[in-house]
Amino acid sequence: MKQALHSLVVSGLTQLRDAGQIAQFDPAQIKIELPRDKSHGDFATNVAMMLAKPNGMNPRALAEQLIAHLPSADWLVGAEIAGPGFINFRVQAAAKFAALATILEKTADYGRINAGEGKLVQVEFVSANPTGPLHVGHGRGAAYGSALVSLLRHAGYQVEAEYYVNDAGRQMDILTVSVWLRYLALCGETFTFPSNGYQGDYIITTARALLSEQGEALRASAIDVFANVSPDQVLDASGQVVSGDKEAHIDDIIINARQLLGTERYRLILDRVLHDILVDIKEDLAEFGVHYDNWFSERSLMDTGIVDAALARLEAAGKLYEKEGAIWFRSTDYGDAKDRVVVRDNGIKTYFASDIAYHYDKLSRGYEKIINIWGSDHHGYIPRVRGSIQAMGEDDARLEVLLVQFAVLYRGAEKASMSTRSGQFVTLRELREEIGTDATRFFYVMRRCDQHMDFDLDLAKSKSNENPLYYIQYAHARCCGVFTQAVAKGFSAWQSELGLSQLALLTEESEAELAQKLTQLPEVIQLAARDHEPHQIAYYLKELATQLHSYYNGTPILVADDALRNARLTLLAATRIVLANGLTLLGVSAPERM
RNA sequence: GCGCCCGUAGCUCAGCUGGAUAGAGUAUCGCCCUCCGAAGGCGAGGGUCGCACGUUCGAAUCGUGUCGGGCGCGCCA
Repeated sequence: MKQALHSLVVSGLTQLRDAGQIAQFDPAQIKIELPRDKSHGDFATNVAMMLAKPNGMNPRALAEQLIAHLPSADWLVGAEIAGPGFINFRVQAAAKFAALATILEKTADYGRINAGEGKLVQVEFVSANPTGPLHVGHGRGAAYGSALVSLLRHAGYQVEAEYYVNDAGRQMDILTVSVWLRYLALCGETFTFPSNGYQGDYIITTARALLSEQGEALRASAIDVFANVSPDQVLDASGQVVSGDKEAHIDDIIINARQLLGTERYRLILDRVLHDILVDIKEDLAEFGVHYDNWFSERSLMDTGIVDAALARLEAAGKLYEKEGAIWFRSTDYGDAKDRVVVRDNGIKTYFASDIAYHYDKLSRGYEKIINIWGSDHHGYIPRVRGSIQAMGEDDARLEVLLVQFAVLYRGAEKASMSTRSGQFVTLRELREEIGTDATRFFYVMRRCDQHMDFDLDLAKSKSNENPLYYIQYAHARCCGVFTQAVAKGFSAWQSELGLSQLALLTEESEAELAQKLTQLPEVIQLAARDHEPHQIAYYLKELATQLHSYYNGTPILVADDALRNARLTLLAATRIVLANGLTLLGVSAPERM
């Protein structure tokens, strides 16, 4: 409908242009919008005001000319000038119901569009370090990322969802040592657990598994483990460091662990804990309705030499140099605040080196666009990554980085801690189990991702009617309920053909509005996909649910008249489809009963 | 100090890339179940869009400054 109007306006303007009344114009700039005020008609455009100035014309006069040259269409009932130069359009009532047949026919596919034209896009999201279970902070990225993936798929893109597994580096060593120390404690060794070790129960679980599988084959004496280890930090009551250094402390333990265990046994522990955590993360995400096409290992980048290849490209471009024993990337050439180390003075490559290689690899895989969804705390990281892409001779416009702001958690009025190290964080699993997957996903995706967000756990947990999700799901359940009610009341089951043939009986204003709202889904999906904003879907569903509830409350559906009853049921059937499609898109269920 | 994000109703948030009288939920206050699900509907009150300039026919939206909040500025990942 909107597109039809758009082409009418374009052809009207084209005539004016050919008659020499106005200059050339860009059809893409012409917008047909929905007036806020119903008295302004069904659609409106502001082209007359847009084009008035460049053509030296009065907006209202231009509008008048345009209306005079508008091709006629049987569904267009009127076009009037209003205000400073808006043109308001009125559309025939029957035209508003035209989409119902399409909706019923396409069902789950209604809303799918081809804006993406099958272009290959990759979305990387969550990618939390495999050092422990996902916490609620990751939940937002997971909900947002997977909603974006399905949104883009509905919009006609071919999308691959990827999780980058940081299974290399010092954190893996700390993880390994943490497990080993717990294992040693289970063997009967006595010592103080390092303050910088991972303290969660999952560490002990893996340690216990190792003990039962390996017996004491991995045992060493605490005296050897802590030999020549620099002292751990000591804190005073206010949390200030009195003495010691927790980083140096654990690094020394790592050195001893490698020596005492040897490469093979050390690797055995590392692989074991990594495996356990990844299994947990995958299961957690799957239960959250989040699915990936690829799990990409950082370690594999090193093993296959991609890191070296990427660094060689930077070297060839003359963007690497040596200073103070380390090798630096000249990222300041690309707007970064300072140059960055890629190889430390101890010869170990930094995380950034892996990441350069990772992006290099992703770009070489042929995606039209790669989208990274990062926590907002990583924003300072963007310039150096873009810089590395440019330095390697690639187009950094192919990379898009979307930042997800943190959700600040509250329990009532109190902030909830999210620290992974403290062992007191709220896990995503805990959140899901308490408030359910549907509510969790909907709450996260309801807000723009670049917006700070307050997540009140108590509120989300309470199954009160304050939860907007229930409002939408209830609308869907209501739509479903009427059909079983119809039969229970002794009416014949819904006949879609009869209903579709009798849509002219739907003369209520709320019926026309509801039908028109249904036709907006494809457009909402297109805009939401273009802007990467799933929350637009949530808002649309909310509005649709409002209209449904209002209609349902004020108009009896199950009337005795077969024709009218079936027409109304047809409208509800279409509404049910649209609600279900929207909810599915967000990863939320559409229950038939609640 | 520098950089990024953000200040819209008591609270939580939208505002379709500059348009008509700034919206929704919640909270508060009135109504509506002999009727298809009241997890619902109808109505009322509530705003100097942080503040100040500027850009133009027109600004919550764009620019500059300023105040306030969040985050980032490692040879960590």
